[in-house]
Amino acid sequence: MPELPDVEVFRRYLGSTALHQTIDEVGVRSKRLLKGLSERTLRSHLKGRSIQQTDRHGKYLLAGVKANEWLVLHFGMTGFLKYFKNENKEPEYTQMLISFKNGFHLAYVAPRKLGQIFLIDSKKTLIEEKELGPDVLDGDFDLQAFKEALFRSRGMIKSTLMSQKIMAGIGNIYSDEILFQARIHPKATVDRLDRDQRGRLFRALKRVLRKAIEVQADPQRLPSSYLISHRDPEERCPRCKGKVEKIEVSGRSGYYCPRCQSR
DNA sequence: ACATTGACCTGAGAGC
DNA sequence: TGCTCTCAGGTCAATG
Repeated sequence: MPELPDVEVFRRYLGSTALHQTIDEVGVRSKRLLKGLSERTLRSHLKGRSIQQTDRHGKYLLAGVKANEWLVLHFGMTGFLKYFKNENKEPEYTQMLISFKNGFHLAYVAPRKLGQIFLIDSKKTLIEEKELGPDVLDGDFDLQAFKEALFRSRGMIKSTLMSQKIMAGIGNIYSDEILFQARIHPKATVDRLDRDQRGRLFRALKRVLRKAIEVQADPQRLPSSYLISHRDPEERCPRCKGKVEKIEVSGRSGYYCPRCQSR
């Protein structure tokens, strides 16, 4: 679930719910998710404060609690946020619970515990420490920047799109969609892509991610012309009606249309 | 230095 | 029904 569009939806959700609410208590269920800090440290840094602003870089969500102090949330494969009032409405698999003075709670939910929670002084530091590439929806990430990002990569295009060090935000699902719309084979070698293909890829990337955010990252609300709802070998390509194929690329499973995305 | 693979967790769904 | 097996959108460390 949580690729860039999902995390952006979480960010907006946070901004329309918990923003400016005074934090009363913080509880951590799974210490495994805390990176480089204890529950006690986290609590002492959050208690009495409030989330004053939100930000995002790639798949990382930032919640600013004071000058030079941000709570960073990463959602792994299964994480999400839930803001609720009634105590007995606490979601199953809640790993961290922030309770506010107004009686509401913010649950960080992650059934698979693959996420990360930590504190950082700035977005810049986060980018440096995680060695993240540019956020793909940042205004500065234009065609020129995209081409520069591709320049030092010689692997397969699907892996390159998913590399957070090369560019931040794209995961397995959306990489398939972007490649489908650009009509490029997932295993195509980056250094063999011509100028036209790179242009198509860049435009598809921006278009797909913006559209996904527009529909609240709900796959069911994406156009039926998208591959996303046809990710199954039993499904047919929405464009040519040919069979969708499943392949393995760098250990991840990918779906594509062999006819529309020839090598 | 780079690309790829396995490990990390645990639930859901498929197959028997 | 219940058991076992495989797979899952994430990153990270180890390997080639």
